[in-house]
Amino acid sequence: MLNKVILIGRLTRDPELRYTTNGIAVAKMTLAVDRPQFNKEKEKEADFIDIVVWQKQAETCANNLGKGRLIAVEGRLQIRSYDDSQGIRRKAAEVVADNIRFLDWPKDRENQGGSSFGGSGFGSEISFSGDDIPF
Amino acid sequence: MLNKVILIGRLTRDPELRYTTNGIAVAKMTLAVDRPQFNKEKEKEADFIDIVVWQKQAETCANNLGKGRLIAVEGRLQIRSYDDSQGIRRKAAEVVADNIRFLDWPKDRENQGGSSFGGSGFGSEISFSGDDIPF
Amino acid sequence: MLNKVILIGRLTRDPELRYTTNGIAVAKMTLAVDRPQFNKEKEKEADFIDIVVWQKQAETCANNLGKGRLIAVEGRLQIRSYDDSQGIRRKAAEVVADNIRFLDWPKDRENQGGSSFGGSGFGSEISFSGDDIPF
Amino acid sequence: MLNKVILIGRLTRDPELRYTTNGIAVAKMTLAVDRPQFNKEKEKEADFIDIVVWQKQAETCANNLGKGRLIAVEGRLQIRSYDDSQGIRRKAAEVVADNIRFLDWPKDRENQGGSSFGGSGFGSEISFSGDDIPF
DNA sequence: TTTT
DNA sequence: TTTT
Repeated sequence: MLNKVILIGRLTRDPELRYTTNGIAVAKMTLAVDRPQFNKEKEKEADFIDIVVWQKQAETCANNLGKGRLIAVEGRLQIRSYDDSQGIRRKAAEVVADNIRFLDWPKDRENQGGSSFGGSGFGSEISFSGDDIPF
Repeated sequence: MLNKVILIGRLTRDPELRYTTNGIAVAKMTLAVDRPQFNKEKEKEADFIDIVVWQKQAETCANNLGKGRLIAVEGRLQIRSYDDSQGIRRKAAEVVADNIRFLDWPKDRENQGGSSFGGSGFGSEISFSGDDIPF
Repeated sequence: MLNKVILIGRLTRDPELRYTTNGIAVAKMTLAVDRPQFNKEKEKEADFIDIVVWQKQAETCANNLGKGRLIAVEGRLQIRSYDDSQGIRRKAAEVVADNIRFLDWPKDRENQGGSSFGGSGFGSEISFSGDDIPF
Repeated sequence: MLNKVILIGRLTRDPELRYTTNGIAVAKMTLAVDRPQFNKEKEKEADFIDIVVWQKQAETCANNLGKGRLIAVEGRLQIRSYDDSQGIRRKAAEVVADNIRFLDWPKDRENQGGSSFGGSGFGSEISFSGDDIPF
């Protein structure tokens, strides 16, 4: 009914791009999201969350993102059941991304004048100008 | 870059449906969202939040919702500036809804077997089956 | 850094209440969240998402919720690794709830005058009156 | 009942710190959140959203943030009515922040090894270790 | 293993 | 101006 996830974190590895048998692009990434820290003595903890992106966004991510990059992800939490290669039944949790925002620059473009962001125009949303609402 | 609003509340009035000069449907509603209450002596407070919905969803809301109905809204916060009829510059804040879920039944269908929800299939999202991810 | 999950769905079973060795209440529930449906021929699908609630909220849920109830959950997605009873390494995904809202009445209180909601005052949030902001 | 806002954007000005008559710190900021752009010819548009932060976070923001900084804000949308200095009734919309994350470095600390983030440990949340859930 |  |  409503299933909304919003994450900000860093990629633990480069995106992995594949294609379905129908030729649809799909990328998988893992995001490290630091947990809020309460006692500073404890070692830093993070949740490592699998992200799945489809179509054009998958290719944009594969082409522009890499390990260590800071991103924001908006999507939905999906739980899948499957049997692994040893025949053991497993559950997989992943966030299927609707929207990804790039929140920093790649390392080698570092000194370009302040941190910034990328990623816009993803998706195929329809929009309306709020300026001529007839009320 | 990211602008996400999620609300659950009750309509303070029936939706108001209009059409732009281009024939696009747009509905306006006001949602009462109770604030968390901390001291019980204080009178109950709420935020009255204007909601704007476009296209097919506007008509679905106008046809199915009324004052007092409980809904969930997902959208983005939009701030507009305009001059009112007296020429005074004003700012309007409204949530432009991407998705609306109906969380209860209309009053006259009340005894139908437990509260439920309505509203599905809104929007024109594209989806993929997570079952054949090629990883 | 940011890890936010918002869900609306129905409980697939009664909440399961336990206590840690330190006497802290913790409840586990499973939420069925219907996926948006695109082709109506396909059988209805849902994600079955494990929810964990702590402390007073755990007891409130155990005392007031049951199988089939409609709730809204706000929390964070947590990924844990553990070895199961056969020594197989597994990952568990669960949403640790900060806030739970009851969106319908229990079945046996059904005809009380319109669907409604419950659940308020959970948590120990601190609030301020926005009415005397000194600007 | 549920009122959740999540924003990522840049400050249009330095935070403005004040104190209530009771000595409670409160900071006001304005966030520019770019709207998704659909036709590239149109000039870039943004929503300028007022943010209110209380207590320790207010001081942390005032001490560490400035115009142009990229932040993530989590909070609730609050609508207030008031009379302005000319006696005109106005409505104000602002996001009351629960949590603020700093997503880039200040300009003068720019070349420190890649964009990063700050802001952690805000608020007075209570947490539990998910590692000894008694299930 | 699953809710309406 | 306001919902339960």
